[in-house]
Parts: sequence; C-alpha cells; structure tokens
Amino acid sequence: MLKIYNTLTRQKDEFKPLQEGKVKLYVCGMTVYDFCHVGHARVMVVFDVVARYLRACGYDVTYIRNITDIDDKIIARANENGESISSLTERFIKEMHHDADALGALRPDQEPKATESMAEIIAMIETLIKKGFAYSADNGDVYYDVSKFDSYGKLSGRNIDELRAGERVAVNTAKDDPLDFVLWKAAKPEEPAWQSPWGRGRPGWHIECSAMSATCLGEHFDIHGGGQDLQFPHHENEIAQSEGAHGCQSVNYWMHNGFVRIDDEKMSKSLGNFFTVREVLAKYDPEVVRYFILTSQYRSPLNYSEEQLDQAKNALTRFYNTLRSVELIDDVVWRDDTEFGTRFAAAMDDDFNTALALSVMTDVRQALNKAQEQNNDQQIGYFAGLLNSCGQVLGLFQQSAETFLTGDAENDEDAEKIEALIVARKQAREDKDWAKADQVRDELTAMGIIVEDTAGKTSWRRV
RNA sequence: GGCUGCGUGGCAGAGUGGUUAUGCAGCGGACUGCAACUCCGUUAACGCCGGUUCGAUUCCGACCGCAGCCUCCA
Repeated sequence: MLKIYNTLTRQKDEFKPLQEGKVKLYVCGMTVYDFCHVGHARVMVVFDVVARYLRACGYDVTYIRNITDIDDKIIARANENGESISSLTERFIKEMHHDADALGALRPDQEPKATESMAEIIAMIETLIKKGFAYSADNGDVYYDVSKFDSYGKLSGRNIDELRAGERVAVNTAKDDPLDFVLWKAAKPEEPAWQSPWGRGRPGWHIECSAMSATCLGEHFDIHGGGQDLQFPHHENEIAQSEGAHGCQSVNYWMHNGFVRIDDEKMSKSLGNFFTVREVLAKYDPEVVRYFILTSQYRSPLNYSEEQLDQAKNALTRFYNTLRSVELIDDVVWRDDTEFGTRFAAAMDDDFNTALALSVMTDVRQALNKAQEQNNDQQIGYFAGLLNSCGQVLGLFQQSAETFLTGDAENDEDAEKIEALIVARKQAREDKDWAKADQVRDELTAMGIIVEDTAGKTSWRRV
C-alpha cells in the first residue's frame, strides 16, 4: 500500500486514486530563460521516479509538466540578448529536454505552454471575476481578492493575519489589499501582449498552472508536485484560483521536494551558487547524477558536493561491475513475494524512499555476487533479473554495463591501444614475467584504466 | 518577527520504544604471482537538558544550533 506525504495534511496519507487504476499527475516545470541547474534536475528525477513507480504498480499515469514561456524574467533576458522571446524560449526548451533526456527522465505525456493556453487562462479569470473572487483594477491589472477565499493558507499553514504581520512587500496601490495577487498584467507598450477583456496584457504566473492543469487533467486530479519553494505563494494561489473557479477540491495530494544545497545553503539563481546540469554532466555520467539524487529521500535537503558524486559513482560502478558478468533474465519482476522484492516494494511504498530502496538493491547485489561464487545458475539468473528490474523502476541501469564501465566507442583510438596492452600483459603473465606484467599494468593505470582478473578472464574499466 | 522542517558514527544517509540499515573511508582475514574485483569479520553514532517508561536515539517539553518560506525561485 503506497503512502504519500501530503503537504496538505502534513502526514503520510494512503494513496487512493480518484479513478480506479488511473493517476493524474501535474508537476510545475521550468521557466525557460536559462539552463537548468541541479535543483531543476532534482525535480525532474524525483517526479520521474514517482511516475515510473506508479506505472510499475500498474497505474495508468497521465503526467503533465508545464512550461512557463512568458514572464518578467523571460522578457528581461530576451531584451538583454536582443533576441525575440520565442527564440529565447524555444532555445531553452530544447536545452531543458536535452538535460532531462540525459538524466533519464521520461518525457511527460504533455508539456503545455502558457503562451498556448491563453484562451483557457482568460476564461478562468473571467469566471473568477464573475464569481466575485477577482476584480479588475484601474491600472488594467486583474487581481485575486484573497479575502474572498475562506481557506486561503491551508496548504502552507498560514493565515491571512499572519501574512499581514510578516508583510514586507512593497505597496502596490492598485491592489485593494497588499496580499491580493495578480491574475492578469496590463502590458506596457513595448511588452508582448495578448488581447483580453481587460485590454492587452499577459497572465500572472500562478493562473497558468490552474488553467493548464484543469485543461489537461480536469478540475479535480490526484497529485500535484513541485519544489518546496513553490508551496507559498504559488501553490497556495493555485488552490485559491482553481477551487474558487471550479467550486470543488482541486488536488488530493500535494508533493514537494526538498532543495539542493551547497554549503548548507539553498542552491538558487538569485544566490548565484548553482551548477548547471550541463556542467555536472561534463564530469559525471548522467546516471551517477541520478543515483546521487536518489541517495536521499526526496523531501530531505540534498547537499551537493563532488565528494558525494564520487561516492555515487563508486556505488553505481559496483552495481555495474556485478551486472557486467551476468545474463539478464527479463521475466523477473521487482514486486514479488520474496524477501528482497517485498523490502524494495515496502521502501518505495513508504513515500518513495529511494535511499532505502537502494540499500535493498545493495543486498540483492551481494546475494548475486555470492551466487556467482557458488556457480548457482538459477540464483544468478533470478538475482540478476531482480536487480535489473528494481533498477528499471528507479530509472537506473539504462545502459549496458560495458558502456558504463568502459565508455563509448568514441575512444576508439584508445581502445585499440588498451587491447594491445591487455594482450601483452596476458602474455607476460603466462610467461610468469611478473615485472613485465606489472609494468604493462602501470601503463594502463596511467591511462586511467583499471584491470580486473576474474575467473581466468581479464576485463578493464575506466577510473 | 511569524510560520514550517531538521540536528544520527570520519563522510553520506535510512530506520526503530528494548535485538545497533546501507554506501564510501578505516582495520583484520580469504582469494590473487602482486593487485583490482569479490567474499568473510570488525571498529564507531544518535545536538543539549529534563519528563513519561521496567527501558528512549526513537514519545513529550524546554534549550541550543541549522535550513527554508513570508519577495522571483525547482
């Protein structure tokens, strides 16, 4: 039985889909004006695992992740670059896909864009005005009247009075109340704009998610996810908009992933302490990055450091090393009633505890190694299949062990030389010329190659 | 200031009212020509102070420290 920590109830709730066998999942995606950083990578990987696991459990999952392709930062960046908004956003949508694909994050079923959802957005704002939740101001903006929505604050655990007390927002005189938030922004002459009943303008940030989630998934759906920093005000406002407009509960389970940190500080664009996914992938295999992200529970903070990445790399290498020498059997399924299968499922059922799930996989790996020492073919096949199947649920082991350990055929020139040295060493060993054999090995070591003599066979891998 | 959450061995990171995950590193051993890989064994921890309890790292309270949100942010 799957339990999900629900921000709304602040506890792990048993997961029950609205529709038997189906799950509707919406995740807040990227604002596309720059490269993705490791924080974005975490969201992509975490919810990719959520989607994969739900599918592995037999659910028919509809996974939506939006793209914010119009907002103040995008406009500012396009101006700085002297390029059009669409050229900027199209470029970074491509880059985002490039990163997500590299990390093994399966594409969502749909990736709706704000600029392609204007009709729905405008219609929703009209409904909110009609129902008395919103008003248009003298300056052409449209605002949501927070005081009209009784349960405002229920997600982030605050109330309107508290928010007033902590108020440090510059006063905007067009608003009736400083806590009101904008649904529609009147455009300045130079700015991109869409025609609306309130004049030319563009949507506020929050409304697009309410409109697009309802369009893609309906007014009431199962899971809504995103980074912890979206809890307030973004998701709080989404609830106010969606539930105000539709008059029903919008989301059953709210999931928020923790931040990636650097030196115990949140990684963010505004602090400037971020690494782009691209930078990290230049040094580490994408699956290592994925493994690193999965070593902690998704709600915990994740401290970014190369030492951690190195540890993840070591751990993944051990898995691949074991997998390298076995034939995979595909008809083993992760969820069986053996000890390992049960433990793996229990870990994942407990709010997607990937850290614990990985430790179960370590136990399977060890059992597989032992089976190999004992030449127990039946067990070897079973454990190998089980390990691989668990890995697939987490999006690991997506490449052959050979590729992971020795790199791609790209290094062909090297490969020939390496093979030659391996052969030379083999000959030296047969001649019992240990000095020569060791000298060849030193040469390989200098090239970043580690040799392993197992079961009469010599294999190699890159450091 | 208000509101959330966190504080576990050298590092990372799960978990539990009593039998001390897991990975990396360390130590001892097996295997190996020597290594590497692998296996076996092993060291070491629960911020501080009270309370509940036969017993608390785990429950409750105070304290200290840290992070996040309250402003664009995954």
